[in-house]
Formats: sequence, structure tokens, C-alpha cells
Amino acid sequence: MEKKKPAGQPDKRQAIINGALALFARDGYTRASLDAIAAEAGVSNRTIYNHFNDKAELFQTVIQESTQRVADTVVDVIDRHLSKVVDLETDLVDLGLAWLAVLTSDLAPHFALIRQINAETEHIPPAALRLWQDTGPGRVRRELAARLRQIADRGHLTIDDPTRAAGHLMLLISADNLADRAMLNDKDEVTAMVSAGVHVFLYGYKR
Amino acid sequence: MEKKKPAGQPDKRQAIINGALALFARDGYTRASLDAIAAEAGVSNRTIYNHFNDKAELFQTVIQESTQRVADTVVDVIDRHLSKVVDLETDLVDLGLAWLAVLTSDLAPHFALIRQINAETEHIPPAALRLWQDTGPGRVRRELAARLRQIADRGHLTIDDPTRAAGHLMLLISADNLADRAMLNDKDEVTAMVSAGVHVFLYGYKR
DNA sequence: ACCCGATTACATCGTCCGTTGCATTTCATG
DNA sequence: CATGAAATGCAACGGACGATGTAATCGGGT
Repeated sequence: MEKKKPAGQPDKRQAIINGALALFARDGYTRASLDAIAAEAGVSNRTIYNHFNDKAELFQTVIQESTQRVADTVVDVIDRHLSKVVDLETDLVDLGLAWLAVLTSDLAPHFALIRQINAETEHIPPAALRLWQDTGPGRVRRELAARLRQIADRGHLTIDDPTRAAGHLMLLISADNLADRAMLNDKDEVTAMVSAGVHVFLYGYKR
Repeated sequence: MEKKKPAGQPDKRQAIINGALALFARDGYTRASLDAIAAEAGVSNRTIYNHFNDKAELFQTVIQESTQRVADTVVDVIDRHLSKVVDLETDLVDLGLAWLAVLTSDLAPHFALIRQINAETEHIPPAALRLWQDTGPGRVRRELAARLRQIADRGHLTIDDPTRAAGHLMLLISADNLADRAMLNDKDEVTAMVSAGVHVFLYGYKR
């Protein structure tokens, strides 16, 4: 009784977006059919067109939604680990582990979606592409850069270009992830990767 | 007379592979139609089926061919810059610049193809995926790791895991490339990125 | 000049997909 | 209970695409 279906507008739209995210992430824009998305969302094909004008609009909406969600969580992870630094190395390692935990969380499909975006670059309107860059990875990068600047100002590191340093740290933390994603399931390998990455970052920007 | 069309087998197959590479790289596996590939290759649709059983086989062939080509050149770049080291930092920077030059050379489509592969992971037979990993990025990584081990043995660096170090160097050299590929056209930005990346790598693995 | 395999143009089949129209059903609201 | 907006099921369209068959054409090797 609690979850009776409200025939009205409420959460159908969200269900569509979630289902579309799952299929776009796995199959890509072209391969993911609207019928399959409708089935995944537990919704009629026709209903999708009551909420979105066409497939492209749905795709862009999915990108924005998912990007917003993930950016929020990652920014939160950054703030939680770098707002007050006690021991820089262990704090950075913890940050890296928490970061990678997001990759295997329920937000995992988002990162498959990102790979789709990176592949579809030529077929996505540049405006949407810039918007994504700015509210997604760009925002995370800026947040991390700001934290690094604080840390540098306290004399722990020497950073001339915090934005670039933020990029370096992001890459070093998840280095092997780009080569072999299956490794994310081995806890020991993950900590080894993060520790090594943080170590290089720390000594690379030492003093 | 020199370039008379030999109606026979010779280079049609190569033309098909080249055309398919161009279209697969830009449009992805599903979006790239065989008619478009045939047109791009200056070849009849039917001829493609004289050389390949189906679209999937053509795709895998293209991946193997292009991967082989690019891995050869990149390995060559590595050997040319790290076989004899005079000044490690400038040699690494030169390596990085030569590396990035490949990304904008005539082999550029290959890296768009890689993004397609990364997106299509779920739809490519694992065997083909492993083969690609091994003959492509894996081979490059091993080659670079071997060179780094030599350098470390001579006392210039402290490297416990050369393979991981190779991964770090590859990422640090092309750091910003993942975020903004348009930057590859600005020579100053490229050298700044490479210099910064090499610097972090060098001090990160300093003895 | 002849032959044979490669190539081509063309036509076709079956399928899937995006999109729309329409009639029907569902349910919260008043 | 009546109303209306939202959702659904169904059918259909136009188009694109992978794949195959066939007959004609081309061009080099004997």
C-alpha cells in the first residue's frame, strides 16, 4: 500500500533516467534502444516521449543528472579527507581509497557512461560537452586544486600550478584502473596502487 | 602504367582496413555502416564480404592492424630516446614530446579507435580484448618498464616496480590530454605539460 | 585471344529502430 | 463518484543496416 503506483507524474521520469543510464552506460548511445530502456525502467516506450522530445535529449539529460550526482559525491569525498590534514600521506591514501570506492559503488555505471561520452565526442553538441566538462571533472579538479593550494600554503608541498597538480594526483591515484579495471576488486592491489601513486605525487611535489 | 589497377587481390584489403579504421574511429562500431566504409575505402560493399566474413571480423582485424602499427612506432620512439641516456630529464621530456607527436600524426585515428574499444568493452570477445591489451598498451608498457629498470640500475632512480613506474610516466606525460584534447595543438602548452609531468616523475622516483 | 578470379552494380530479404497516432486504462484529486 | 492528466498497449510509418545472391565486368597471366 505504501508504494502504490501514482499514475501521475512523479517518479516515472527518474525511473526512465536511471534505466537509460544503465543501458547507455553498457551499450552506448546508438546500441541502446528505446524499447530496451523502457523495459529496463519498467515503463512504456510511449511514456519516454511524454518526458523527452527525442533520444538525444534523453541522453543529454542522463549525462547531466549522473554527472551532478557523481560530482557531488566526489567533491564530498575530497572535502572530508582534505579539509583538515593531520598526516598528509595517510590522508591522501585514504582519499584515494575512498575515491576508488566510488568507482565500484552504485554509481559505477556513470564511469562507463563517461567512456561512452569520450568515444562519442564527435557526435555530441560542443555546448553539452563543455557543460559536462565544467560541472563534472572540471569541478572536481577545481575542488581538489583548491585543497592542494591550501596544503601548499601551509608549507607541506611546493605547487606552482594547483590545477595541474590536481590532475596529476587524480591520475596517479587511479593509475592502473585505465589499463585493467578488473583489478578494482582486489583490495590489496588497490591499496598498493594508491600507496604507490600517492608516494610519487608526494615526493614529486615535496618541500 | 605504374599504378594501373590490378583487378586482383592486392591492396583492396588494405584500403578496406584503412577506411574502416577511419570510420570506426570516428563513429564507433555500431554507427559505422558498411556502406560508408565501402565508400571511404573506394570499394564496393560486396568486396568487403569477399575479404571478411562479417562486420565483427572486420572490426577485430582493424584493431589488430592499427594496434600493431602504433605499438611499433611508439616502441621505436621509446628505444630512440632511452637507449642511451645523457641527461635524464631532457631525454624524458624529448621522449614525451615525441610520444605526443604520435597522437597528432597520421596515426591519430588509432587513439579515437582506442576510445571506442574502451567504450565497447562489454561487446568485444574477451580473447580479442586480451590480445589487444597485450600487443598494444601492454607491450609499450613492458618496453618502457625495461628501459626504466636499466636507468634505475645505473643509480639514477629508485624503482621497485618498473611496470607501475612505466604506467605513471605514461600518464604524467600526457596528463591533460585526457581532459582536453584540443590542447595538443598548442605547442607551448604541450611542452609545459610534458615538462611538469616529467618533473613530478623524476622527483617522485628520485633516489 | 582466352580464361579465371577478383570486383562491381544492383536487387533483395529480414530485422531493428526512432517516432508518432490513437484508443484505452489507470489513478490521484476534487 | 466524476474528472482529467498521465500512462499504456498497439499498430504503423519510413528508413537504415547487415548480409546474401546474381549476373555483368574488369584485367592480368598463360
